[in-house]
Formats: sequence, structure tokens, C-alpha cells
Amino acid sequence: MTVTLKDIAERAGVTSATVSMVINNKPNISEATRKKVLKIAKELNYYPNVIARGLATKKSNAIGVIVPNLASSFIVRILQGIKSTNRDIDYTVQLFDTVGQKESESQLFQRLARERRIDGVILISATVTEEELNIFREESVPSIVVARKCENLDSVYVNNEQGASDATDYLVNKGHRVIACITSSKSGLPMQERLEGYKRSLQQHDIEFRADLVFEVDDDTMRSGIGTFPKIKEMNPRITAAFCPAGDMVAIGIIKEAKKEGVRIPEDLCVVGYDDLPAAEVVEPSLTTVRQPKLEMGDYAINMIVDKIEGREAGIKHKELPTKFIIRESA
Amino acid sequence: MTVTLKDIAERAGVTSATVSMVINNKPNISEATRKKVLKIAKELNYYPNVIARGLATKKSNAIGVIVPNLASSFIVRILQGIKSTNRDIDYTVQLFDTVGQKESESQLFQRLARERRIDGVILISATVTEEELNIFREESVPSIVVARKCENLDSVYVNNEQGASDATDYLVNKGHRVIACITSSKSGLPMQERLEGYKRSLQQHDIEFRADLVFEVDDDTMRSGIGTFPKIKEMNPRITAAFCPAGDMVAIGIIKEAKKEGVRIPEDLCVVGYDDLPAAEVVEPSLTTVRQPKLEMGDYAINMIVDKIEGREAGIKHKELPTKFIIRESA
DNA sequence: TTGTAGGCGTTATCAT
DNA sequence: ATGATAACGCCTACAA
Repeated sequence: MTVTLKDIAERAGVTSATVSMVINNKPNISEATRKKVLKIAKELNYYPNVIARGLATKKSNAIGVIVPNLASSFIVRILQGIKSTNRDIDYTVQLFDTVGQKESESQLFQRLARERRIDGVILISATVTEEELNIFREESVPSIVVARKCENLDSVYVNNEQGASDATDYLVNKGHRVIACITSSKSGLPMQERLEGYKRSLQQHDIEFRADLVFEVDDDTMRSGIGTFPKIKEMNPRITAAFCPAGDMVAIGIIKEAKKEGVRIPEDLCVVGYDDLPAAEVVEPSLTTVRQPKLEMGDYAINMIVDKIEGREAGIKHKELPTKFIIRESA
Repeated sequence: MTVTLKDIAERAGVTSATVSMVINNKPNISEATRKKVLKIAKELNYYPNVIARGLATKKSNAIGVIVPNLASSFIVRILQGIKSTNRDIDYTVQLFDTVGQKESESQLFQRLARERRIDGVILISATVTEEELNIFREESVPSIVVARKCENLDSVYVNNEQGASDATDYLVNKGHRVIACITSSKSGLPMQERLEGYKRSLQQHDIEFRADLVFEVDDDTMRSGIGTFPKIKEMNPRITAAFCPAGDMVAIGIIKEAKKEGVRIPEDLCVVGYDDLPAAEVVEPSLTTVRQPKLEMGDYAINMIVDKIEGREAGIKHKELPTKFIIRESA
């Protein structure tokens, strides 16, 4: 049933070595045999056994993409960017996730690095540390981090400080002076950068930073936003704007709860999100937010990793992409 | 750098065959050598080369998941179900998509079936035909279709007719008599079934089916819904309810455009979606809809495919899941 | 230009 | 209980 090089070789009256060379477009093959071999290969509907090839070449032509979870639109959009650019690239994408696994994150990394099942790794995560990823370097498995700047690793990320600063500038210029900042506890460095951007903007406008205006949530969900709104509301003097570097879903939760409580958006409270998820256009009023170029991040990531795998890149490479402030109705 | 069975064998003073048996927990190994081998394996941080293993066993321990595209929350949720159940299963997920690829769908199927890179395939698609999937059967690669009933193939799907009928019943019972039905042109059999459910419900309530109340859109997007609203509005006698088997995003588009035009939801127009995507809770008013158990579909799919791969299932197996009518504010 | 031969790392079948 | 040995299907020197 399954056709091998040998089968073709026999019918063509040559050796499997010759057939291999033809299949792989190697030079120094006579036109005659090349044609004959290709013809027979087609007739027999030959496809190379990629596993066998992988063993011989020590290359799997597969890329591992590690995501925290698939429940986040942000992650999924990056994945989509990876996949759609991947169309033109002869690498298979293998999907791994890190939450709720039986093995720990570093166990997964270790295993992936050593099992030789993938040629390179794209890790989408805001929170990994460089040490955790050292295993890949040790095993010389090319790797790249998306959504977080890593000094000593290839990475693709956005200028979070600028994104947050743009958003805050906008609110200040609209006349707001008491601006809440809703951060998330589990988003590591990028969240710190955004907080810095918020502070920087305040400072530039001679507004004093107040720690009691910073609220921390656990995750980027509507629920978190809903839970945060009461705290915003009870603050005195009155908060007139809420910037949510924690993410659009938090901002949406705040909007929903505010409306429920009779607080008008944006008249009584302006709300600005972060990410620009699809839901930002659905909520009413639609959400003003800081767009992260998610598809582009995925696109860069896959191109960079392939370059690395194929030895086209040396040294550590970073790609910083700009955010874009998207003005809609909520602010 | 990379540690093989042979390395362990040498240090342990045994053969690689013995080491292999230890690693794979085969019986008939003395406790002494078992312990010694495992100890050395641990010391050397041994991980089996899965490619080599795959060649020897003719098994890749990988499952291909083919999706139309990752832009659809519906698809992504199923994928999420697959992945989260996959946690406890020792199979890797490889991701493939079918839209915008350089190769056609059947070329992809052919390649996957013959390259021996995966042990089985989950195909998420409402539109595949059974012929297209024959290639997998021919190559004895277990396969399963999700989101569409296939007589002669394993499949996981919902009772679409019932789902649509439930929704229509609800609207009729609320007193509606002129109910639009917005279908999608690219969703194959499931959409036909939903249309049947709509018709069946009307019939049971002695309401005449009118073809001019059926509107067809191209895809499940807000844009499609926005484009459809004018047609709904101009109909006479007045349409008082719109059921959107085409999907939640279409329903959301209709809601948004209706509000813009001063049509109140649900007072002037009731809207019911299909799928129950995350956005259904975000839109205002929140969307009454027919929930498809997306995570469960993924869960069943991966369990079934693994059973098939491991020979635990014979014959064609179908799993029909129920939909659930979710009442929110839009109807 | 093509054939020979060996190896990639593992598993599996026999012996012993 | 363990060792030899031969696959698995492909690639790649090197030789012819």
C-alpha cells in the first residue's frame, strides 16, 4: 500500500539513492532518469515518509507553538498570524499549551528541546523568564518569544510604554485629571511597561501619580471588570476615566457594570482598553483602545524562527512593533 | 550533546535493546538492570528521539487537526476543547488550515494521508463531502468530522434541526408570526438542517413558510448582518423577529444596525442567533441564541479519534450532541 | 551520472 | 533476562 523510494527505484531500474536525489531536486541527474523517476513517482502517487526523512536529516520541519491558553482572543489572533504566514512555508505547526498541563512549563520546554520533534519554538507568553528558555539555547533549538521583550532572546513585542502613554495622553488632553489604571497581576513585564507609560504621561502633564488609583485584577475577563467597577465608583474625588492596560475584556466588564449602575459612558466615565480584541467593536459604546498588531506579531515570529532554523540569522534579533490608538465611542 | 539509547547502554553495560525495553516498561527485565538503567537515563537526562521511534513503530503519536480558519470563534472553541482534553493524552496536535492555502483541500488530505506524519485526523468543517475524506479511509488513517453529520464517517455534531426548531418555537410562542430566517451560503448540510427546523416549527404552528423571509448571507460576520438589516426592515408586513442560523455575528450585526436606525431590540424586533459565541454576552442587548456545545464537541472528537487510532473502536461511530436554547435579552 | 554502503535512533524478533 | 541482528524509509558520502 505504502510506496517507498525503493518501489520507485525498482520500476525505474535505478537505485533508491538516485530516486532520492531526483525527489530532492539534487543536481547531476540526467534528464532521462529524472523524467522517468518523476513519472513513476507520480504514477505510484509517491509521498515521502516525513518521519524517515526526519530521522535521516535530523530535521522535522515542524515548529512548536506554545501558548498559555486558547481562551484568549489575543493569543488566538497571534496564532492566526502565525498560521496564515505559515501557508507559504514548508513547516508544520504543532500546538502546545502551558496551563493546566500535567507537566510543568519547564518540563515541557525540556521535553520539546530534547525529543527532537520540532526544529524551533515560538512561545507566546508575557511572563516567561529568560532562564526558563535557556534550555532551548542549550539544546540549540531556535526559539523566539512573542508578546514580551527579552534582552537575551529573540523576541517580538510592542512598545507597551508608548501605547499606554498615548492612551493616557489622550485622556489627559480630554481634560481628565483623576484617571484610574487597571492592571493585571499575571502579565509580567508588559504590564509594568504599561504602568510606566501611564506614569510617564501623568508626569509630563504635571499630574501627580496616585497609587490608590491603580487597581489590580487577576485576568483579562469581563468578570474582573465587573468586580472592579464598584471600587472605581466609590473613589473620591470622582474618577472620570479608566484606562485598562489589563485588557479589553476588563474594560468591557467595567462598561457593562457602569451602565447597569446608571453611569453613562463616556459622559460620566471614559473607558480605554488595551489590545483591540474583536469584542471591542461589539460592546456599546464601542471601545476606545490601544491596538496591538497581533497578526503582524505572528507574522514576524514565524518568519524570524524560520530564518533562525535555516541559519539565515545570527545573533539575537528583536522586533518592536508600534501600537495604535483606536478612538471609538467609550472615550 | 544528544543522548541515545546506546549511550545509556554502554554505561550500564547492557545492550540498547535492553535499555529500550526498560524505557518502554516491557516485562521480563530484572529489577537490578531496570533500576540501573533508569538511574543512568535520569543522570544523562535522556529523552527518546520521537522521530526515530516513529520510524520504528510506524506511529507518530500526532493528530492532525484541520480547520477552515482561525478567525472564527466557533472553530477556535472546538479547538480549545480538543486541546484541553488532549492534556491527558499522549498525542501531539498538528494544526492545518484549508483556506487560502497554496494546495487545495484534497491535496492537503492526500498529503496528510500519505506522508505518515500523523496517526489520525480531526476535521472541523461543516462543508466537507464524504468523497473528499475517502482518501483517509483508503490509507487507513482514522479520521473524524466535527460539526457535520456524515453517514459513512465518524462524526460529532449537534442536532441542528432541533436547535433551530426550538428557537423558532420560542419566537412563535412569544406571538411572532412573521419571522425572518437568515441563513448562510457556505455552511452546507448543517444550515439546511437548521432551515428544516425552522420550517418544521412553523408548520407545527400552522404558519405558512414564506421563501421571501429567508435571507442568505455569505459568512458569519457583523458586516453580513449589517447588510441584511435593511432588507429585513423594508419587508411588508413587518418582520417582528429574526432568527439567524447563519450565526451569532450576523445576529449581532443586525442588532447594531437596527439600533442605529432607531429600531428597538427586542421591542420592535426580536433577534435570535446561533452558536453562542463569547460576543453574544457582550452585545447590548445580550443575544438570545442556540448554544452549540463547542468544547464538548472537541472533547468527544479527540477521544474518539484516539480510540480509533488505538483500535478500541470498530465501525462508524456518531455522536450527536444537543443544543441548548439560551434566553437573554434580544428575544 | 549512478551505485554501494552505512547511518539516523528506535523497536522487535529471535536466539541464548 | 539479555544480546544479536534486522528492520523502519530516507539521505549522503564516497566510489565507480
